[in-house]
Order: sequence, then C-alpha cells, then structure tokens
Amino acid sequence: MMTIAEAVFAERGYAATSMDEIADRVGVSKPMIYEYFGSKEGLLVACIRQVRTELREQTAQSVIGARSPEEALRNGLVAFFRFTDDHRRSWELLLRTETAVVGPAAVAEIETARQEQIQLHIALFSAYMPDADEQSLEAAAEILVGACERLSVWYVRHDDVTPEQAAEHIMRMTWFGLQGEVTQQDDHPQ
Amino acid sequence: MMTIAEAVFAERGYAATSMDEIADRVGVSKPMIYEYFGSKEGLLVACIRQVRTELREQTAQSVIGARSPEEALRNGLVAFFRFTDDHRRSWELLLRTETAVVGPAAVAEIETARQEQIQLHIALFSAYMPDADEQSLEAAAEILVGACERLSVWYVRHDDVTPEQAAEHIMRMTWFGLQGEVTQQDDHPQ
DNA sequence: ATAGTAGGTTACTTCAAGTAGGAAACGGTA
DNA sequence: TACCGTTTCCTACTTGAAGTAACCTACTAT
Repeated sequence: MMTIAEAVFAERGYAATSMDEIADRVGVSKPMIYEYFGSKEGLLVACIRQVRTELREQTAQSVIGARSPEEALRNGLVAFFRFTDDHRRSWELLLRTETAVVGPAAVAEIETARQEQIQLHIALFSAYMPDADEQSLEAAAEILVGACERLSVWYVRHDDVTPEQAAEHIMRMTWFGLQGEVTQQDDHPQ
Repeated sequence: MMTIAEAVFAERGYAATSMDEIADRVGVSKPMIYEYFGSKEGLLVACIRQVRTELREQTAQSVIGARSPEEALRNGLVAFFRFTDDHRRSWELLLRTETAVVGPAAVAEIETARQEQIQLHIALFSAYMPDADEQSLEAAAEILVGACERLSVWYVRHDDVTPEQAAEHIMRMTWFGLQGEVTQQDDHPQ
C-alpha cells in the first residue's frame, strides 16, 4: 500500500497525484487511506519515514567493522550511493522532495540557479586545476554547492555565527582538501 | 507585487497560500495575477528567478578583484552567507523550497532524517577530533550531509559513475580537508 | 434468528485553481 | 457634445481534488 503510494508520488509528483488515483491503484477506497494515514501529507510522511529507516539501516550496517574513521566514512558513503542506485524511486522522495512536490517548472528554475553557480565554480576550479578531469571538477562544484545550501540552513539557526565564520567552516573542509589537488606536489598525508 | 507574493509564500508556505489571498493583499483581482504569471507555479517561478538573480549578482560582485582562488572562494562564500542574513525571506524560497511547498509535517520528517545522519557524523568526528569545538563539528556534519545530498543528484545523472567513485569524490574534498584537524600536527600548507 | 459491530463504500461538502464574459473607463471621430 | 471601438479589470462561474458523513454488508455472539 505504501509501496504503491511511493511509486505514484515519485512518478507523478506529490502535488499532481490524487488520493483517488492511489486508492484506485491500491484497489481500495479513499476513506480507507484516510483511516490509516489521516491525510495526504500523512501518507507522504509515512513513505518518507519508511525510506529513511531503510537508508539508515543500510548505512549503519556498512560502517560496523571499520578499522579507522576514514574507512568508516568511506564505507558509509559507498553504502549511501549504492542505496541511491537500488532505490531510485525512494531516493527521489527522500532527497528530492522539492521535485516530488512542486511543479516541474519551479524545479527547473531552481535547478538552473544551481547549475549557474556550479558552472561558475567549475570555471574557477579548472583555472587552477588544469590536470583534473571534467568529472572531478563537476563533482567538486556540486559538493561545494550542496555544502553551502546545507550549511546555510544551519547558519540561520545560529544567530551567533558570522558570515565569515560560516565561510571559514566550508573553507576548512573543502578548500584544504582541494588544495592538495591544486598544487599537485603536496600529496595527501597518510 | 512579486514582493508581496514572495512574502506571503515565505510566511504561509506555498501550498497553504491561496491566490485570492495574494490578490487581496496586492489590492488587485485574481485574474490580473493570472494575466501576468499564468499560474500559481508561474508566480512562484517568477519569485524564485528574481531572488536567484539578486544572489548571483551579489556573489559575482564579491569575487571580482580577488588575488587568488582561495580569496575568490572565501569572498564568494561570505557574500553568500551575508545574503542569507539580508534576505531571510527570499532565502527560504530559493534554498528551502521544499519547506515552502510541502506541509510542515513532511518537512519535519525529512529534517529529522537529516539530523539523525548529522548526529551520527558528529559522533564519528568527535571521537577523532577531541579538540574541535562543538560548532565546528556541527558545521562539518552539515557540510558532509549537504555534499552527499547534492552529489547524489549529480550521481543519478551519470550512469557511468560507480558508488565507489562518488564516495571518493567526497572523500577527496572533505576528508583530506578534515584530516589536518584530526592529526593536529599537520598544519595546512600555505 | 437476531442484534451489535468491524470494516468498507458511495456520495457528498468544501475549498482553491483557473476562466469566461461582462462592466467601466478611455480615446478617437464627427 | 454624442457615439463607438478598445483596453482594462472585476464579478461570478466551472472544475477538480481533499476530506467526511452516512450508509451497507458480512460476521460473531447470544
């Protein structure tokens, strides 16, 4: 039942999906769904929760037995991207809720904004990292944009943090990781 | 007119806002808004586009005149977080569209999922970075989660990339930046 | 056999997006 | 000044989907 709802949400988008349609596909009547989930949003929440649990379990599983923090982190990351592959639909729902919820035009607009920013970063990086392949540059730019977006959410919850400090947090994590690539002679310690 | 729409969207949330309400507040009738923007989503797109333009201009401005890539990046980041401060409302719309669009329960669910992940990372980090302050740990965890989310979007668009490669991209950018903090004796080059 | 209940359905209400058709103001012409 | 076309905007409707009320069927216990 939630499986079907999840599929329909991912397929049509949350807003474009009617409860009648879900009820139809499930082969049950609408009030039944309201009986179980209370509302359309309740159904969405239930779907999200299920996916979330699954993701958490899979990544947690992958980390146990790691012998170093580096290994733990890498294992977790690999598990995360594997999950993306295996549950493409669910992933849409959990990590791209905006896409599932708002119409396609608005999503396109936001995605365009991001891509602009990303292209700008790629241009900046590539000037100083001539040896890096295109894929790494793209990935680096995406990571940077994701980091900014997420940290800005954190940032607004912390009135005591200055813009300079927030920027510094990102610099510490990304730049000094990048710098090894820029110089090309300063290989990563360990 | 878009100013008002933006404010109402940010205040009530996109879904919870009716076109009648916006029309009322603007002091014009509903068909007028449809004349200009075509649909509710069209209005949202227009608002997003405006904010996006402003953000792009402000960050672009901040970068010119930088003497090194590091300086350029830092300036851009600072400008970005300043923008967050100055345009709290607009920022909601552009960077937290999911929040503005879906109901509060679903947002809470997703945010909880993220926080779980973040707490996990904080625990992992803090074991190896005893000297780091709480704020830095939090920021690092948020950045990592943001990086994962964003890169996963990129990842699904690239069928030729393996989960291991995606994980490696994140490791390169974040871990080798973090490692300087872990060892505490290996100060950042330059 | 019958009363009560669990589980489900049909058919309604309500509310908001989007639209059609008309009123009013304005501008040009005699 | 009176009249007609055009533009501009609003009132009032249609449509569609979320959520609900009232009813119906089948099963169980006395």
